[in-house]
Amino acid sequence: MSGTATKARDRHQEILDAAARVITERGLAETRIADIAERTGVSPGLILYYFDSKDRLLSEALTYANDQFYLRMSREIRRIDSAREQLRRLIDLSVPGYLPEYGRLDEWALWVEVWVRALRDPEMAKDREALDQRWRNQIAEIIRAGQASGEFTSTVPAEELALRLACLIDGLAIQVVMNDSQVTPERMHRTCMEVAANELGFAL
Amino acid sequence: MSGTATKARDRHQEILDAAARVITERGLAETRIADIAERTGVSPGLILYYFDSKDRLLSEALTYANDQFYLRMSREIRRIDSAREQLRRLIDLSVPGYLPEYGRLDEWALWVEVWVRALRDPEMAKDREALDQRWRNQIAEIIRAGQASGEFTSTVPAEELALRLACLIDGLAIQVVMNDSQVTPERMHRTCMEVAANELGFAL
DNA sequence: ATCCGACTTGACTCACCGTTCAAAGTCGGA
DNA sequence: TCCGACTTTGAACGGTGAGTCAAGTCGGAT
Repeated sequence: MSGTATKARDRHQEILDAAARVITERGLAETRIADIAERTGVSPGLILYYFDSKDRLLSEALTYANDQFYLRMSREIRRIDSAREQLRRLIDLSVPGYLPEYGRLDEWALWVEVWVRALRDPEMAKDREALDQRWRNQIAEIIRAGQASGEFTSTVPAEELALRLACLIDGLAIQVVMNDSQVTPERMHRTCMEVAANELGFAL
Repeated sequence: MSGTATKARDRHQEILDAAARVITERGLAETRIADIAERTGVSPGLILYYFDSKDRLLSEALTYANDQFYLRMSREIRRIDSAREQLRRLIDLSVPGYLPEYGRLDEWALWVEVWVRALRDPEMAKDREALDQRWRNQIAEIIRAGQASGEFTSTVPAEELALRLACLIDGLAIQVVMNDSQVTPERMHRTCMEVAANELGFAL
């Protein structure tokens, strides 16, 4: 019984994982069930045994992948004391391709797919808002800590500062993930740090 | 001869227009040739008489629509003298749904579709970069003018300030177009103005 | 009036892919 | 060893929609 349940949960996750990778490579629109089956190493029929429909699978895969990303980042940041260093680390991790050790799994490419889908699918829209909320909260927490400790001198509400920073990161990350020749990972990083210093009130 | 050529160019544009509208409504993925034909008021066959393939048509439609948006904004801004007022107007026009007179044609929804496509289609990627370049230049021009006239006191290069502002606008517009409950059009507008004031150096 | 070329139609073809299903395999427990 | 439930397969089905094409329309030029 429990053995079966475990096995089933593994398959479930295995498929979500494969799906996320295929979507990253081929794009949501070009992702076929057959691709996901092949990547998982099973027959196409099995995919539909675990998921009611392609659509549900794709939606789940998108939120799953972004969830993973958030959790990884959250874990890393919790280990750091200084709010300033937490912020730096958050920016490091947000710049696509900035840290060589995190290969080009391009979470941001998945985000863009989430946006497109959320535009029409209410279910996805709800998930997206929750994900974004959590992300902005994470940033706001850091800022609040910095304000409390005196590391950041701005008296603007942390929640507002978090919105500014989160959206700047989004906008820049888009350019970077698109390979814009003017916006390299290094430049995005520098820009984020400078704006953060200006807005939060700390010296670089 | 010239009559024919004119007519043909009209049809071309008519189709692009219809395509842009259909894409805005249904999304790129759900847009069928039959939809565009219906919206144009012609038979499906005719669409492929004017465009080699659905893919080319959709790509053209996306850049065409964003081009239109840029031109309209550019025209409006050129009529204003003060750099500060130019900037305010640019922000007005950038916030989805902020000005009631511009109905919800949601250029930003099209931008997201452009991004997804540019991720894989090199042709689209080239167009996107050019479009973005021009947009950032537009902002940089305004900033340069304001720096020259003393309206803006920041000495950071205009090009860098333009990147910061452009990306902030992108990031916020995404939230707004997604109907994020925390990020209303009014809030986006306020945030843009405040960050602009901070970064460029002017009083609100 | 007739012809010619551009424009337009809509029915047809054809490939593709999500989904279904019957049959086969696997495995743990009685 | 056998039973039954869960898992897995891969072939078959069916809908969909892009792209083709042969035939028709129309207007202007000769």
